[in-house]
Amino acid sequence: MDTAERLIRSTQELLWERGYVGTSPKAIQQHAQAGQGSMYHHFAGKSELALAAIRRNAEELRAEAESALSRPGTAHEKISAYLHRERAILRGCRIGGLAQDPDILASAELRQPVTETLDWLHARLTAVLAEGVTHGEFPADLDPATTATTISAVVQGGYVLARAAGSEAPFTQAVEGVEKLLLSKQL
Amino acid sequence: MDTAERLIRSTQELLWERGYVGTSPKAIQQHAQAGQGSMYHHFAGKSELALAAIRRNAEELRAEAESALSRPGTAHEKISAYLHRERAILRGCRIGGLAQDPDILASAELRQPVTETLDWLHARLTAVLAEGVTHGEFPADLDPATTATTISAVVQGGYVLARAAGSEAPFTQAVEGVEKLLLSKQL
DNA sequence: GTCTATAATTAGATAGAC
DNA sequence: GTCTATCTAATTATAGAC
Repeated sequence: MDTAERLIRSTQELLWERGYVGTSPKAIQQHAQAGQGSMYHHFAGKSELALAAIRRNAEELRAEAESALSRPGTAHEKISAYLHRERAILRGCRIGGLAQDPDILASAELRQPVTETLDWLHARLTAVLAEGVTHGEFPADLDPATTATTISAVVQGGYVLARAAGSEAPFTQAVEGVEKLLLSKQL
Repeated sequence: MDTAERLIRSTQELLWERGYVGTSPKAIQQHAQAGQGSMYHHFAGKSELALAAIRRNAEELRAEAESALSRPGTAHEKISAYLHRERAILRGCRIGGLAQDPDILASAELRQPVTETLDWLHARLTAVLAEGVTHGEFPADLDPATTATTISAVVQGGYVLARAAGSEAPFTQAVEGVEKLLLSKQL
């Protein structure tokens, strides 16, 4: 693996664990086993490297979510597969976590991939729920877009509660609760 | 207002907006209009001041949540009052947001009030939902503790989605969605 | 209690040698 | 491409005068 690649992957890890404000160029260099000069040769600075890492994290998140949401089966099975997919719960969401970072929110460039990824996820969840309504799996009064936002919020909030508690249990329970509420809507 | 009080309140504001890692002693001093010496006279350092500010934010959060949850009416009305209480949505949750901060999570002392406050909220939501089940407002198969975690997660996740989008809409929609799911459980 | 001086460390980067 | 030297500002304090 070349240096630029090691730098990006190290930044992905550190952004995920410590956020943008909590990640220094020095920490990135040490994690990537690259020198100062090397880092500044490949990237103009911290924010440019962070942008590459955030985009990469966004790509990976989309691929993993899409894998669950495009599996064969009913709409409920797809949502369930998404909710129960393997996650490093205590690390939090690699994209959603950045929404708490003041420097990310202050930069239109760094914020864009965060916004776009969550918008994409919302659209995918909405499409799957709409498919469920069309097939008579859910009642016609279930609004796909609204419910998609709720499901996405349960996942993001589940991460927050789990990290605060230092335990995966709140995430698991939050997901279980929303699934039960959704199941009771099934015809 | 005396200096110690101004320092605590300034730290409350800054922790809420920028987190612990993103808040420097200098920024606190400027916001509080206090000098270096003054700050270090009243508090041993950043973390001691942050602890006081986090505890204060936790108290305020509890008071505001309790105000909604103890209003007269049905369980559903209490939950609804909690969900729709006035919030500075784009600022995020003053307690939940800290669960994303690496230095908060790494310190048992700073983390404790975060954990405790969310645990308290969970217990209060659970009690109100249990009351709703007892009174026949919700079906007996609704598990209060699980549903309380889901509701709490929707709120925390709603904040995350709203901040990422730069709009209050996702929060409002996430709350609306969980309320509709909950209403459909009503007898 | 508050102020100013001082300081060790890190953050974030530039310049130029190799 | 990578390394080392250098640099300015910020971070997080401590010391001692007033």
